[in-house]
Amino acid sequence: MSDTTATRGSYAKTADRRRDILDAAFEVFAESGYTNGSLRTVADRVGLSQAGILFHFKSKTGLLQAVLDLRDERSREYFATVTSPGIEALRGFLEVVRMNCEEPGMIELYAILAAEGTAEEHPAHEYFRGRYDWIGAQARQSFIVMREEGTLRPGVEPGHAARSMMAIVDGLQLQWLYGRTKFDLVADVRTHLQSLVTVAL
Amino acid sequence: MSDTTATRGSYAKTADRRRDILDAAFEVFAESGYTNGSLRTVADRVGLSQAGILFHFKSKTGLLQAVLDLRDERSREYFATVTSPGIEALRGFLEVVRMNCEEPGMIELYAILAAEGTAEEHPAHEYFRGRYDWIGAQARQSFIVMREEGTLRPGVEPGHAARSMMAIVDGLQLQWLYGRTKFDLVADVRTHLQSLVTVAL
DNA sequence: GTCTATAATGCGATAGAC
DNA sequence: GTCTATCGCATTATAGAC
Repeated sequence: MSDTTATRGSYAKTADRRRDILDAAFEVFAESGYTNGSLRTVADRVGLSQAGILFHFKSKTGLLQAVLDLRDERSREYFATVTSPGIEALRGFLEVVRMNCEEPGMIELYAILAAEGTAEEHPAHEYFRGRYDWIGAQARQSFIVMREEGTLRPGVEPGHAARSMMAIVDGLQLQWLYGRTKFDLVADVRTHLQSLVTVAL
Repeated sequence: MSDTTATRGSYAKTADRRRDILDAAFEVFAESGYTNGSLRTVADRVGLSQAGILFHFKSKTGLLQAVLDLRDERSREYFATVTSPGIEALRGFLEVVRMNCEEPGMIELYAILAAEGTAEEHPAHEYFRGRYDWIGAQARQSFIVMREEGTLRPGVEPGHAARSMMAIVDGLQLQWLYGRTKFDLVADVRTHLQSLVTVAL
């Protein structure tokens, strides 16, 4: 009985441990990036040895993948509810930006890894490539739909609109990280989007 | 006399070496960032040993500073000619973007180091902080002047315009590095700027 | 000036004790 | 599960030969 209990407790504890490690890794990668962030630092924060981390995740790359998967899960979880292209998708995009703002680590992680991942051999390269592809196509489709509906501002090209939408977020997030100016990131993104469409956001 | 000549020759050759090293370092830092890029790689490209590099630049940090200084020199060199705030400055900004596009390494270097430099202890942190401050203030002043002249599009707030101008460049450059879509970076930036002002760019 | 050699440190990953 | 110990490798920087 102590055996069963111990085993059950163990399983639960293992899952908790994995989650703790993921949270710590999230922080470390957000602060130092993937290459520069070390397993040792992650281990220290979670109160384990470096080898202890590698029991739960077989390699450093595996740990990064797990962190990215977890990050994705949350955003897609929201986006799954609002999928129809058009103004709804734009509002959903704005909502995701707002959500990320409330967890600043998300912004750090994204900004650092996206830049680091430009190198083709980087473990997160394909992840970000796919991400830009997906969001870009999704956004472009929304702007096309809006053009047909007549809610796209005249003269706006859907492709440009999609690129600029992603660019403004990435760029503002970077400025936000330098803490140069205090500004409302969501409001700035909304203002930009509003300059592309005629319907109120 | 022969001494002077020899010294002169020596100096010239040393200066060339320094320049070669700077060019190689520029490439390496652009490809791998500062932390991940190694002196060894720089040395290999320039045909020297790793210790040889440190004869010309006393430390890795010193090498980065020299690379950033060289980069700055070129941009400021251009900006020095066109300084009056207003539409002229905006056109100058666009011209710098165009120049950078012709040397893609510049875009890589900037994108990677700007993200890496968000960490406060990074050797390039203050450089980028100052850079955002300077360009942001400069741009904002230009938009203020244009508002007084009546050439700023109604409803556009100078602070937002300045932030969005920098953001769109940073963001588009990142997309450009992922080679996701082939698009005209300068044209996209111009389109965005055009949405902020009434006078043709 | 440039080299080799080396010091000092840090990394990821594995082996094996407990 | 978690640890210690260790391997093998890479890094920056210095010392000293040439």
